[in-house]
Amino acid sequence: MAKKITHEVPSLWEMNPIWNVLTDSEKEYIHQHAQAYAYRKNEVIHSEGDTPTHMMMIISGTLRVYKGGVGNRTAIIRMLKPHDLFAYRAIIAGGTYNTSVSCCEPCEIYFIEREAFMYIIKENAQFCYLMMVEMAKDLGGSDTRSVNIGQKHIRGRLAETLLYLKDTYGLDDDQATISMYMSREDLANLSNMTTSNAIRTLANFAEEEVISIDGRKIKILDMQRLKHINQLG
Amino acid sequence: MAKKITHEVPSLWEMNPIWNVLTDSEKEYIHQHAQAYAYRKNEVIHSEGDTPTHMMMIISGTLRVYKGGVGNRTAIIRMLKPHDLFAYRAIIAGGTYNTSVSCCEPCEIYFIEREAFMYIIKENAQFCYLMMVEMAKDLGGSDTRSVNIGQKHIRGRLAETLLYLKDTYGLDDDQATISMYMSREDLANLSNMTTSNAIRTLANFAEEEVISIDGRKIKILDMQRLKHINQLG
DNA sequence: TAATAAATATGTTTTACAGCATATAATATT
DNA sequence: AATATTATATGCTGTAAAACATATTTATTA
Repeated sequence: MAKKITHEVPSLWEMNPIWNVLTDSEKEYIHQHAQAYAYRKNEVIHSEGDTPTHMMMIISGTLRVYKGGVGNRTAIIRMLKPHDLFAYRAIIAGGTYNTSVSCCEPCEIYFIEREAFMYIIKENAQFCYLMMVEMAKDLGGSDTRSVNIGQKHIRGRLAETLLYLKDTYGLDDDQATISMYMSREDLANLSNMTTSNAIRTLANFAEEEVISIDGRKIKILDMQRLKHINQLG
Repeated sequence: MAKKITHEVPSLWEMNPIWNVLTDSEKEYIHQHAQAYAYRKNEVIHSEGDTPTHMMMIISGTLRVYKGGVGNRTAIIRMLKPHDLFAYRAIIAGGTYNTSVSCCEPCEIYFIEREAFMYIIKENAQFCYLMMVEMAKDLGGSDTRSVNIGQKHIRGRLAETLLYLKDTYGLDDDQATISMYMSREDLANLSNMTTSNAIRTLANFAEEEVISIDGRKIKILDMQRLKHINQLG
């Protein structure tokens, strides 16, 4: 299981500016009700159906937000990166989580107690507003995603995933390699296809010199064409 | 184009309780910056890419929220019913609408000026919170939807649409007929399939006596089995 | 009420992709 | 280092669903 982190960790507001709209006493209050935990690779932070007890912020590491689908399939809904907030939607909407979250690599996570979070939301209008903006952006992304998944063909879906990863995690120093090295299985689950087809299609892209592959490192060679494939297969 | 409604219309707070958290002077303020319009069947209220100038509330009628997809396809994201709020996500998130909205039937719509809405959001923490709850619910639904669209087969997707329509619009007095009579094309666009397949699959359901069909009226005969199809095809 | 258009219905063909099998390469474990 | 395990790669087969074609019925409009 996750281990409490006892050593010093950066404060919430040093990592994500959203906390800066809190007053000093609110900051102190949140700090009193927050605790950092360390997770190992592939550990599950929370599962679909769990009752939310904390909202969370990533100190370090990358996470997948996913849903178990039909049969043994897993659909990755979105990916998270350091300093992202998560696990708050279910708290706001009421009810249980309808997604699961697990670690792609060793992660450190801040747990903020549900009640403390709710107290601040209701107390600080500016914070409430900023959280709403977060959610509005997520909602826009989710709507777009459902259309893409339903209508695009395999090549378009995979191209979109690569562009999404580039936008989310950025590029390495070479300005071409996507700064996120995922397994083919994760790429498949993020693109709504089988692992075989993710491997095959990735190989095709490499053959066409749209990308080049070095193990899990994917370098974008022809951004123009990748965007074209994203839009028209 | 839409016509201004000059006759008396129910006030916002008579139609949706969310407005009741406003103070009297806030209510007065919103009222001063709201105007009702009448739309004809199939008229478009706003399109993908438009800059939002108003948030809106439905006085009467039903609407489809959709996105133009690949080729000539249209994906209906969700359906709206009287007293629903819409067109606020893009205002909150910033940027343009990423969905379009059109009328399934003649509709009356309240337009609330963008700036007035933003003023109230920032002024009234309780209202801000309730709007956030709305969005949190939408987001949960959208995430679930994208998984279903990607993984369920045709029968499961259509069954889900029928259950969604039942939950959204309720049943007629017979406690069986879905109180929303949509075209096969709309049903198809809501279920991510071609019109032909919506017609065919609907006919299959009727043959299996899960539903019965009378033109656009769909009566649920075997709820148990419909839910079963929804989950396992 | 006829003429036209749109919606519904159903059959046939084609194809994208899942499902499965098997091979090889890369990691992890003993 | 040897073995087991997991990830990657690629070929083959079957099938769900799109694409297309063409009736037929129901709405619209003249």
